[in-house]
Amino acid sequence: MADPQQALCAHFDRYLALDEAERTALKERSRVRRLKKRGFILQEGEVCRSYTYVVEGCMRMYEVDEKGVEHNLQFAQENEWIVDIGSFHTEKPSSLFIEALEACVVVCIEHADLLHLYTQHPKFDRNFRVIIEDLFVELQQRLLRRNASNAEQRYAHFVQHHPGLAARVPNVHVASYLGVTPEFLSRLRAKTSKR
Amino acid sequence: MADPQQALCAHFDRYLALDEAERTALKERSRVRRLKKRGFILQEGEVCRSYTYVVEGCMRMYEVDEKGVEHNLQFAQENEWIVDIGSFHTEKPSSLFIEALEACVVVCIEHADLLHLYTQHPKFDRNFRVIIEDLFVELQQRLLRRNASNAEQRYAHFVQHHPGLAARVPNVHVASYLGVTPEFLSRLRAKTSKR
DNA sequence: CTGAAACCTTGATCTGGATCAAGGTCATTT
DNA sequence: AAATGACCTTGATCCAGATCAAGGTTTCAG
Repeated sequence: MADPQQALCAHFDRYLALDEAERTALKERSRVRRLKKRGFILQEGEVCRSYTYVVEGCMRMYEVDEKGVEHNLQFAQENEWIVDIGSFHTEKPSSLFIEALEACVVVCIEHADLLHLYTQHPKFDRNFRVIIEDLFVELQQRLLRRNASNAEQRYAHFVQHHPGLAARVPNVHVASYLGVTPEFLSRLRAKTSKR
Repeated sequence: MADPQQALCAHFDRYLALDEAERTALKERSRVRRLKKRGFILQEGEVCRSYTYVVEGCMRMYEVDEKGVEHNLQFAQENEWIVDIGSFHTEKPSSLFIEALEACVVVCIEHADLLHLYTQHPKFDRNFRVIIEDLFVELQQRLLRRNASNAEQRYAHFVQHHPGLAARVPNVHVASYLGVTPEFLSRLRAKTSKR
């Protein structure tokens, strides 16, 4: 398998491409980790120490409410980021969990390292700005959909726009991501599959 | 009333403070606009041409679904930004409306001008990155709350965290922002006020 | 191989919030 | 000062989706 850090460089190249110095800095300031299925890189009460880039595998970020019910906020597959940005920047305890849904290979950048990259190589400011803007737009649309569409429409949208995830992730997690119970999602699936 | 562009400079100074050259550039590349109540700066089908910073007044951004129902995505009061980032960057038609809820004074930065600021003065990359990160965190928490809390809890949270808005904005709009009908919000208010 | 845990489904029932309908109070316009 | 439209409330009814309960299948650690 190719070099995970190389994959990360390639990811940035899709924005404003990195030069040699920036690549080197990025490799020095990041670290490859291998996670096994059901491994956590963040648990409630801990500070989220790193921006995590998924090179291989699939992860989820979720919150557990006072009744003990999990609420999936985000999935991350190959070439996607996962991090509790709030906790990362304030260095305060997170209320979220980040868990590997499969064995994963990820690249992590810790707080001090990212600050270093930002100040030494302003291109990272630029690239992360653009990356987060895109994520922001996506999130806005999810919130709009949550308010403007019913469960059936939201599920249909999910399957259409994330067929990979729909096939890869247990339906319990999809249900939680969409904001419905697993039972109700099961009924929706039964209904739509017989068409 | 003070210079609106000065207010915008002061806003940036709360992040990485601007130097003289950056202030000058910002003033050259932005434009003050006055809007009257119910004036639009964006309508469905148009491209969102500018990042808008509210100096005085209050605005909302919303979508209209196929049944004609409005869904408020965001409010912006004094010292807050409002923009359809997706449409702004892609320069494709927006599906959103941005409307003044009161007479407003705003400062606008158009696409070409913002690009200019980004490339000539990288500090804007940095500052907007941080601004959007903060907005992103807020939005994530709204989505989590939407899925994890009921209408009563969401309304209580809104009143507690945005007392200004709750007093300023008609309840119809608050209801839509929270994802409930105005009728139901009215009942919630009746219930909680008699405690 | 075996047992426990994770996952999916289906049925019966319940409920938070939507929908429909009507009337009442303000502001703003004419 | 009347009239229009925006806003809020309250009642009656309905329904999308939750909850509770049970059984069945797959997965995987020991």
